[in-house]
This record gives sequence, structure tokens and C-alpha cells, in this order.
Amino acid sequence: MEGGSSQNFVPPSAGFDKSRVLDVRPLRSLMPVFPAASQAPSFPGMPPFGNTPNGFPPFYPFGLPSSYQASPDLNSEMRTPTGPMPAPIRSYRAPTSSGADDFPEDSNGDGYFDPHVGSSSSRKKTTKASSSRKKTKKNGDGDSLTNNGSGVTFVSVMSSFQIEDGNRELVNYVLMNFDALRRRICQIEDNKESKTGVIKRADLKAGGIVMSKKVRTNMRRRVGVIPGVEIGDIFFFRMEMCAVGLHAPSMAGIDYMTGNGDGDKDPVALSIVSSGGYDDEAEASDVLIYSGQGGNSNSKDKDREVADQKLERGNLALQRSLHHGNEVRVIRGVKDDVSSTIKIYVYDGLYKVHESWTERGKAGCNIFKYKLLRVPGQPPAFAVWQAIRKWKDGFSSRAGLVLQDLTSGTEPVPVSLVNEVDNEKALVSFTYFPTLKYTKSFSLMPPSFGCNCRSACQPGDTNCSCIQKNGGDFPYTSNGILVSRKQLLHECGPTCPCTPNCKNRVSQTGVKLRLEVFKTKDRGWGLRSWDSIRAGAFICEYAGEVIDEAKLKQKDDGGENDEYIFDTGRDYESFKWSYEPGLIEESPNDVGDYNIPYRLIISAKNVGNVGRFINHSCSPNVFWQPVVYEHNNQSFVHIAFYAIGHIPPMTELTYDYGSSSSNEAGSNSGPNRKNKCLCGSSKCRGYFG
DNA sequence: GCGCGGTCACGACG
DNA sequence: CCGTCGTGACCGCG
Repeated sequence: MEGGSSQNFVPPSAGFDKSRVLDVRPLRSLMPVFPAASQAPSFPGMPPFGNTPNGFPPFYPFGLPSSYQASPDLNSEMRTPTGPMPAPIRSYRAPTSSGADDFPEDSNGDGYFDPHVGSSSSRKKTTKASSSRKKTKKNGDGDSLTNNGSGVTFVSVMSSFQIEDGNRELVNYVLMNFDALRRRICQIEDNKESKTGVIKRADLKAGGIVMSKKVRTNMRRRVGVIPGVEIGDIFFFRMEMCAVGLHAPSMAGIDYMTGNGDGDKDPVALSIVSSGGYDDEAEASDVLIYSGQGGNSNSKDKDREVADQKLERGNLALQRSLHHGNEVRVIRGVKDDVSSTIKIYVYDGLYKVHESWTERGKAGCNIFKYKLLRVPGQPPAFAVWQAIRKWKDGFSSRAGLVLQDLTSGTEPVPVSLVNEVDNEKALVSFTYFPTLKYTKSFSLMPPSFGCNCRSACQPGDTNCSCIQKNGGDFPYTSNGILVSRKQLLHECGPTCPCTPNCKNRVSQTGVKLRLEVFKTKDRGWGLRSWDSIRAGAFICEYAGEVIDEAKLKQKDDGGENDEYIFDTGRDYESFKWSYEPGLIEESPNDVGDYNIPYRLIISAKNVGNVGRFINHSCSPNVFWQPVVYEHNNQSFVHIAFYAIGHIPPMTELTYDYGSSSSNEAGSNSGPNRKNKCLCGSSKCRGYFG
């Protein structure tokens, strides 16, 4: 945690009302209660939510109260805690694998995976991330697992209720599976030498799998709020929105439903995706002008002839929603600032259709237009993007700016310092340094030699020793996303002849995201990003001075409270960052425990980078990964941070600080050494460090 | 070395 | 079971 102001050590009654914070999200309190099921048959493999990190805390940059999603009018679809579970409005096809739709498999009968069941009881600590573990390497090459020749058998770990109606945890679980699958498919395809038969659309492949294997949620179609999807959530693929029930069609821009069971055959619109490609822009962030669908008859033979749009399907549904005054979910497609080729989908909450008309399109044909107005009172989402765009045009529009670049040009991208909370105008001074500093010699890994690749290392090159050290898989996708965690991630180093643009040098090339150090309400300074961050993206390393255990003990004994210690010797919650085994033949190549050759202790108190400002959370959105590359004929381990899931702009970045064992150095300071945790997560352990 | 338009192949739902 | 909906990766161009 940052400190500077030592605000992270909040006295017991510092006015922090934890219960209020815990009420932010409509977690279990609003969820239906199901008749208790007998002790559930357990899931194949590991319990899916044992230690999986929870969702990201929502961020409200403009000081709005964060209780929005619990407001009753906008949650009219949600049922009361004691309400009976209504029969599903329609049954769906039985899954191909038997047993997937058996009666509730949740262990406490509430229809939802409970973070506390099977987690607190069987909560596993990783062994101290030290060198002792030597597991047999799990290699993704084919043979393993439960597949039976013809295909993969997979029994969905989700009950029929969970497939029908989601919550935050389920949504995160589905998204985690989708993207881990997607990254792994990319990796497998990249490894193939022959470029024939490659899967170009790993998103469709992964999407097809999670949809057909029922690793999906909120399949029950509904108007309004989707439980577990929060305003401001971002998506990188249409299939992600399908899988969590935000927007069902894999291609079409308008999702609608006919017949709500009341004999009413009127279609109603459920959600729309504004691709941004049209002239759908509007001046204000709470207005959306949306074009109807159809009209460009795109039959394969005939060269695009254009026709009048018709008042049918989605167009009709929007018209009926206007008539009924129904809410429509709006997802805005925006261009990413980091990689301009990709599009990001921002869930911007509920809108109402205000008016509709027809216009003459370019080819002189009629197109429908709809004006939608955002339902007031919702936390900003798309508005945040618009604000950031202004900030990028000029710093003057950034309120509370203290410093434009606290790295003084050390990082390739400026890191600004912002305080919108109080009058603190400076950091406790430290020296900005982008990587590790060794002040004395350590027993390092023996020097290892780099690869012989001439230009850039190529996935699938079996001769590249750096790829071999990673178990044969190229650790990153072609656009620099980490595929899976590794016991020790090997990047190319200075003695590798490959060029600096080698794709195996992600974590050593410095900060690429537009980051900002900001003053939090109650936890000192924190770190967040103006850019959106996708799951597996590198954020920054933990820079600082490497110290040894004796020095750490010396600090502790001397009563010096160094809040800027990173210590691989702490206990860390194990968590899963991969897909369920069995979804594809290749097993997930997720790490078991980290395998670090020596205990690495970093102090960023006097020397450090942006990493020192990342606060602790028990439900973090960032994880750390040991990375090794050699330098000066020694191999050095670095600590690199990657995103667990997609992180919307301006969301505070957090990782799990772990906890010191009681018999470690500093135990004579007693339990006071532990810091009281203010992360506000439902899984909060109460302390850290 | 980038932005742009064209091309291609694909999934969910009605 | 077929039609409706664009998308996302890639490639060549200027």
C-alpha cells in the first residue's frame, strides 16, 4: 500500500463504515433463496470459486453514491430474497453431457456458488513462493485429461439455476473461462508451423465452447439489469457479452424478445450495441442516436444492393420499447487508444427510447433512427471515456492534477499525480527508478544463455531456448497478452540476439499504459489507468531495492515500518487463472505454485516505480508473476504485474499483498504489524501484510 | 509504419 | 433448417 500519509493504518473508528461499503453490490442479499439441496455432488476438478478473486470494486469518479445498482426500480427484474424461484420461462435443450442440469449443485442450496463455502474451509495457501516445489511440468501436449478420443467430455460445473441467472461471481467465472480458453487457443495456433487450418477467430472458438458447454450465465432473457454485470464493465469480444447474458446475438446490434408469456406478442428490445462505426455519435454522453438494422441486403451473389429498412425484428422491437417505455441496455463500442485495431464494448447502463424517425440514407433508402436517453442516476461509464479523451487532449481539463509526470520522463508514458480528495499536494519523496536495484551481491541464479534467434523469436520455433525454458509454449499472444501464469516466466534478455521488438520481452519494456497515481478516500495514494486493460495485459513491474532477510529483520526490529516491501516469502492465497479442464483437449497450462529460485525481497521505500502505489485488496484485479531474464551474465528475477480480468479505465488497481507468517521477522512487533484491510471486498480477510 | 478498405469465415437465435 | 445480423483478423494498398 502506498502510505506517505500513513492513511492506510486507519484507527479503529476513523469513520470508515465498512458495512456500507459491503452493501455496494447486490451480492447475496438480493438473491433468491432456493430450497436446500443435499450436500452437493462436488464439481469435477477444483472448486471453481475456491479462491478465485472476486469482481473489481466499482469506480465512481465523480463522487456518486455507489448504491445505484441496488435501487429497486432499476432492479425490478430481481427477485426478493425470500421469493420462490419462478419456473424458467422456457426450458432449454438438455446438455449433451449427462448430469449437467441436475438439481442444484451449489453446496448450500441458495443457487449460487458461495465464496465462503469450500473456500474458507478448504482455503489453500500457496507454499511460500520459494524454491522447494518441483512439480512435474504440465505440458499442454494433447494426451492428458478426461477426453475420450472422439472428443472431450465435460460436465458443466454450473447448475441450471446458475446458467439461468447470474451474479457477479458467476459473471467473472464465465469471463475468466472464456478468455483463458481464448488465449490458450491463440497460443496453440501460434505454435503451429503450418499456417493451414489455423483458427483465425479464437474468440468464436472459445465462445462456441463456453456457450455449448454451458459455462455461461444469465441465459434467461430479461429487460433491464443483468445480475452480475455492472455499469462500466468492458468487453473485448461480442461473445463475452453473449456468455454473460448482456447481449445475446453474436452479431446483430439489437437484442429483442417476443412474447413475455402474457399472450403479448409484441417484441421488446433488450439491448443494443452501438458499434460507433455509424454516425451514431451524439454530443452528450447520455444521448444515443441509433440506426436501425437491415437495409443492406448482403446476399452472397448479388453485390450489395441497398434497400429500405423495414419495421420488423429489432427495429420493431425498439419501436415497441418506445411505446411501452421499456428500458434498453446500451453497450457502446469504442476504439481502444492503446491498440487502434481493436474495439472495446462499454456497458453504459439503461436507456429509454425517446423518439424515432426515418431518414434517407446514403443510397437514398430509408433507415430508421432512434434517439435514446440514459436513465438518470446511474454511475458514469461512457462519460468516463469521454472525460479521459479530453484529458489526453490537454492536461488542463484534468481536475486535481498535481503533477503531469511524476516519473520525470523515466517511463515512456507520463504518470500523472492527481488529488481530488484533499489538499495533499506532494508525495513523500522517493527516487523514481523503473526496475530493480541490487545494492549488494546476491546468490543469484547461475547465468543462463539466451536464444539464437536472429530477428524476433517466433512461436513454434523449437530451437529457441527461451521458448524451451517456458515449457515449449510462447508465453504471450502476438499482441503481448500473457496466456497463463508460469512458475517462472522466462523472457529474452540482453544476451539474446533477438531484436528489441521480440514478443518475448513484454515486461522489460516499461509502462505502456497511461497510468495515474491518485489520492484515495481512505487508503492513501493508489494507482489506476486512463486506458482500459485487458485480462493478461502487463501493467508494470515492482521496482525497488533488493534487500536480504537480515536487512528486512533489521528494519522490523528497528521499528521502521516499511510499507513498501514486496516479499515472495509471504503466504499468498492461491487462485485460479485458467479455464476448466476438459473444455478443450489441451489441458490448461496454469501454474501450480511459483517456483522462485530465491526469496526476493524488494523495498520500494526510497527507490521505486509506479508499482509501489498499488494498494492491497483481498479481491484484487491484478496478480504478480515472477519473470526472469539475464543481465550482466546473471539471471535476475523480477516481479511483473498482469491484469486478472478486463479492467475498465479509472478502476483502482490492486493486488493481494499476502500475509507474513507469524514466526517471520517482525513477529516481536506482534499482530500490530498486520495492516487493517480496507478493501471492502466480501472476501476481505480483515488484514494483510 | 500507419490507417484504410476489402475479404473471408464464422455463431446465436428466431 | 435456413435466414438474419456484422465482426475480428488479416492483407495489400497508398
